[in-house]
Amino acid sequence: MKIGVLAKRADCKVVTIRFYEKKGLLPTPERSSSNYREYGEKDVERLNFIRHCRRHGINLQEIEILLNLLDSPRNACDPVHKTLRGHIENLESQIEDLKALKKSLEALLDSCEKHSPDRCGVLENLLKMDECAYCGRRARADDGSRED
Amino acid sequence: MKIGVLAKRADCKVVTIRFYEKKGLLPTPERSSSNYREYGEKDVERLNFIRHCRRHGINLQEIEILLNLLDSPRNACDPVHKTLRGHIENLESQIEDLKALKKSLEALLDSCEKHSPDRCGVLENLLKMDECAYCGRRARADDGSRED
DNA sequence: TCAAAGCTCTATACTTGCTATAGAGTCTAG
DNA sequence: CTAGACTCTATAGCAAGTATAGAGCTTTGA
Repeated sequence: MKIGVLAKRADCKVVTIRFYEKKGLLPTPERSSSNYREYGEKDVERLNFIRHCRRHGINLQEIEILLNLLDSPRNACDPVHKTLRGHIENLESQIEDLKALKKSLEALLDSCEKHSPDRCGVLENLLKMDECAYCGRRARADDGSRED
Repeated sequence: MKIGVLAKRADCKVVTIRFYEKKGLLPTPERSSSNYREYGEKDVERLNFIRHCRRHGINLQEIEILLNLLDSPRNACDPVHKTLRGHIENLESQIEDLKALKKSLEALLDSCEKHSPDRCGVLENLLKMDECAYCGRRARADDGSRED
């Protein structure tokens, strides 16, 4: 099949396929007499794997590792599970952070309601970083060293 | 003050300051006789504003708009609040999405436990996109048109 | 049969929000 | 006086693609 068909079947853009090829995630395919890329079912599978991983927030570098595991004759569970568990932990902290962020933005909006109507308190408060619980949280989170 | 001092006071890298200047978010500063950038308290405030916004996930384009509002003599609440409310809504859907994603990854891990121990079921399942609730969710979310 | 529309090719540049590097000049402390 | 710290500009790089130009190939309908 040609690249456009593959793209449709894996719900992905044509340029993205070429991009993955250049990155080494997809093998360089056969070419037709007119120099068009020719793909088979294996490619659909592999591309679906990549897209599936991407949708789950796994980055290309890790996908490459997973693909290598997939390619190896006897694929071990351990490294795969470790990767996934790492992602889950990541997600947990991302969720917590977004919740805190949301809270902070809501507080920011609230703070304005208490202000005069024609002078936006939100802007005022955005000038004062030191009073922001969220920024404090972030500062504590990466606790410490700042250099240039 | 020189750029390094400003960087420390706004908890930001020197290169980032120059980057913001080039982007037009910070005014082009005075220069010393040796061509060093010279900053004042106003710049600390402005840079803190930018950093504060960035930490809250507001992008540079929107920060520019907010800065313009801040610069205008009588800053209106409406556009600022609208921007912020938009961000909060965004965050809500991001949080929901991450939660679903987490669930999906956990299910993926679980699915393997039920498999044989030396053949990783996670990889198998990553090949089969069509069975994935999370991918289905995403497909429904952007409901429809796919072109190239 | 032929032309237009649609697909494919390569190569390059752009996106966001920075970060890193090279190679130069300047400033400060011992 | 010199070593180290700071600053300057300009350019290139990161993720993960997206967009564009300009060319060639193929399919479809009149």
